[in-house]
Amino acid sequence: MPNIVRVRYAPSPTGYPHVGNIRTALFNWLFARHHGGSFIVRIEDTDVTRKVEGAVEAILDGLRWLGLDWDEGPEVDGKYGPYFQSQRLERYQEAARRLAAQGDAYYCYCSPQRLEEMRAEQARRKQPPGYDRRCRGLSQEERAEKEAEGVTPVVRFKTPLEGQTGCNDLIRGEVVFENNLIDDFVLLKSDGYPTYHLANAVDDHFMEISHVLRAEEWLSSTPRHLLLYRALGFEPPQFAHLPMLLGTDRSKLSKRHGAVSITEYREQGYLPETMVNFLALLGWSLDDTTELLSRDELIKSFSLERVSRTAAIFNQDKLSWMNGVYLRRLSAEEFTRRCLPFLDKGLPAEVKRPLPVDYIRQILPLVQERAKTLTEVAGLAEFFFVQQPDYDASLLISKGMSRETTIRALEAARLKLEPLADFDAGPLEAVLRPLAENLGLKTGQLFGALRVATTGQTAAPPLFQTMVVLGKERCLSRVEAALEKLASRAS
RNA sequence: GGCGCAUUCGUCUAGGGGUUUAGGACACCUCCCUCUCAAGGAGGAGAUCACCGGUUCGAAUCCGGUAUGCGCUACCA
Repeated sequence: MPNIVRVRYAPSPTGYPHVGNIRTALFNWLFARHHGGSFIVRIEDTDVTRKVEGAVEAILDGLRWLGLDWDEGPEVDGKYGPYFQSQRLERYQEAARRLAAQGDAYYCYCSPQRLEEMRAEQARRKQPPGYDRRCRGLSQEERAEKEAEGVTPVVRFKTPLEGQTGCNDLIRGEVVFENNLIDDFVLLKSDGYPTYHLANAVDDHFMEISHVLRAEEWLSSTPRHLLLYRALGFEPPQFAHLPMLLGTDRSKLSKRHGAVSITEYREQGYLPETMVNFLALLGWSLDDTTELLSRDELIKSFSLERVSRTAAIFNQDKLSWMNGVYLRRLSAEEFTRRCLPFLDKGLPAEVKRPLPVDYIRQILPLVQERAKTLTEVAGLAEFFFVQQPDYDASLLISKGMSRETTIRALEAARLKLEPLADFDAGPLEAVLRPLAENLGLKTGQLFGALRVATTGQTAAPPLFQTMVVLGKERCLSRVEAALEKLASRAS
């Protein structure tokens, strides 16, 4: 590797940060950090018509959330700025002018309508589409004529008619393209903005980018870029085309596949450390067994040699599993801190705010190992907060029991609980376990009835600990309520 | 249509000529633990390494072809 590694993440603010896109950012960031180089963010806002309000902020928020800090770019600047292409127009225009002057580019006056007709005709004749180079050989007089008509031209690259252009991709090896298959692509649009091709070559050169790591969809246009570098007299960077991320049906990841924006994953309660780890494993691996890697381990072991060439499908199930792992690894304090905003948002409105933090600190350890996302926590813990959980009385009657035996069991339990001075897990178990035997019930039957009575659910955290957190008063009143439900129920 | 890239369990992947009866992870199934649910532990099932040829003593691994998938083929990135 060259001594100085400078890589860039160059998103276009035409939408929200897609996970595939973010994965590209991650790989660039890991590559930079691994080599002690610079990670640069450059906003490619050259398409005025597709610009989406707030997209830049969303992209930067996504990066910040994942901890992908940039050395140069929006908000931090740097000596190669500005980092918004819309603020660098003169450079592209100058390059286009130069190319035209030296005969590597030309002005094209074809109207969008003509181009459209041309393409339709090509399609009809089953000809490969592409600009027919009508303006390539325009004389000075013909140009003057068009200018006089008031037509604003675009600048097109004068692609060599023969020869080949090869790219030595760091991931895919040597890839060769025939120049005659590349049409005279547009460099500068009529609105004065550059196309991706021109802006990229110019910026990557002036920003001294050493490696371009981008998605595979760019592989086909790499020869254009190489040709441009050569015409401009620039030394091209090294290229590495990353495998794409696909949806479950193997098509390009889109809204149809559920969450695609990194923002949605944050809102759904996935941890940034999970996303970093998971995304790193989509197209890269350390070895045959390692699945869980910290940010530092990723930086330490990341290498292009271990990036795969095959497109990967985003596997939601595995993401959930991994998030569960990271959730369980959090300290109780940290877990609480991360849950708070989700509880505030997810708990019913009837629960008064601000939420009782000390009480929450007692609850969350019981929920921590049961949650796969932070959003689920509110649902798992809701019964701790409401006045009285709502449930169907039939849930109280567990397998092998009747309404009568259940009533008897709950009444017996209440009698045991009422005098209990030390309402703690040990004493509770010491009293309730023998009770089951006395009643001729299996522990599961008695505990099951009590669980539903106190939590309103058949599946919940361990009973005694739950009862302790709930407190004696509330447990007794809930058992009372359960008894009432059973009494009023016609069986 | 043309060009390019890719093709190992359902998914993410290891493996890059003999170490492979192709390893791990998620999901799935069984059992254990157990007051339920999780978590954890132990097992299981799951891949003729896309297909066809070739090279080789030997190929998932190298080469060619075919098929399939994806990408590009815009005054979008």
